[in-house]
Amino acid sequence: MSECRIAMRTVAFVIFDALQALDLVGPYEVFAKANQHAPTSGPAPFRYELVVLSADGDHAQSNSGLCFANLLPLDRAPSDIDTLVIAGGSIATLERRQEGDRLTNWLRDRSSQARRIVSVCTGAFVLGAAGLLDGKRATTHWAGCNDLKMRYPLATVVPDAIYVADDKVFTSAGVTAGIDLALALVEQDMGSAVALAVARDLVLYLRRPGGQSQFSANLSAQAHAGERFRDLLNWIAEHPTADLSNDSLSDRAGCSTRNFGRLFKAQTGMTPAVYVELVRLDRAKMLLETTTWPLARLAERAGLATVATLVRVFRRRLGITPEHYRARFRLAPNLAEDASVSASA
DNA sequence: AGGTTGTTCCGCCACC
DNA sequence: AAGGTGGCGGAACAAC
Repeated sequence: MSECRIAMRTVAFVIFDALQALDLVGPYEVFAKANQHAPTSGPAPFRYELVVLSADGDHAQSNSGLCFANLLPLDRAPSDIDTLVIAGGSIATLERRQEGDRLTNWLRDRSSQARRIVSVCTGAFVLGAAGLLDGKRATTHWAGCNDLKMRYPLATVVPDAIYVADDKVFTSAGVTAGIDLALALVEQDMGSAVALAVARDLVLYLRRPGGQSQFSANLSAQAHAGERFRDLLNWIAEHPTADLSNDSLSDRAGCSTRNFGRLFKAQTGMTPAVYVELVRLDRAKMLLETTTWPLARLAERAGLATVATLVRVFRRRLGITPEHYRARFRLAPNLAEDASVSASA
């Protein structure tokens, strides 16, 4: 009965001939699966409405031969797109055709209406062509980073990130990184518990081991942060065991404690303590996934000091205990062996 | 478990 | 005048 009143958020995928099929299917499955786990009550329950668009709406064939049919043509795209996802593929093929121009023109027109613009893999080149990366930080497939930088010099290319958020533009690295990004967006929209359930169903890791750019706390905070706080946010994410009290951080930021709290909230949408806690939670998750450390050491290395604090934070934010989380998400032992070496560095 | 202690956050006001 | 900034104090909460 109540289901018919639940709000919808449109996620529109844009594809083209010679697309990379996984760039579409991976994120698509993540959003679809999120619908199954979405809360039915709460502050503002909603579901994702998924549509797939192409220039003429006929069909599109992937660069590996898979064919996608019954697509929606661009001129019949819904007017209220929440999240616009541009899949990657063979950009050279796209640009040889008229399809490329139609797509970039459409993007230029419609992008301002969407809440989020997302690219997967070489989809970043399509955003670049539409001018959407100008002045933004962005990433793409590792093999394309130099090319992207040369063709769109106004963009700041981040070569070693799994995904990058800058205001409303989210770009991800090669192929399956799009799945990680989609999962992070679901986490942002529907919370950790839903993301956790989706990851479990799809047998994904909620957070990839290695690399600082993976942190979801960082993702949601940096999305709206100005230049002034970006370095500080990254520094915090890389130093969860440091003294991250308001006093210490305001020193580092070069302003008073009072003003620091005010500016931080204005820039990131959360208070300093909340951000610090999320960063430490992320680190703890990663350590649970990749090590067999006893919880006491793990808590300490995550900046949470004691097991009691670790457990409290997990219960509060995820609704499960650290051991429970580890049982679900720990990497296979032989993988964990390698990962724990880099994690302790 | 429950009290003590410390920290955070924010409204208020004053200063530049 | 007005907007950014800093200090104070109390309520709320976390840590122990």
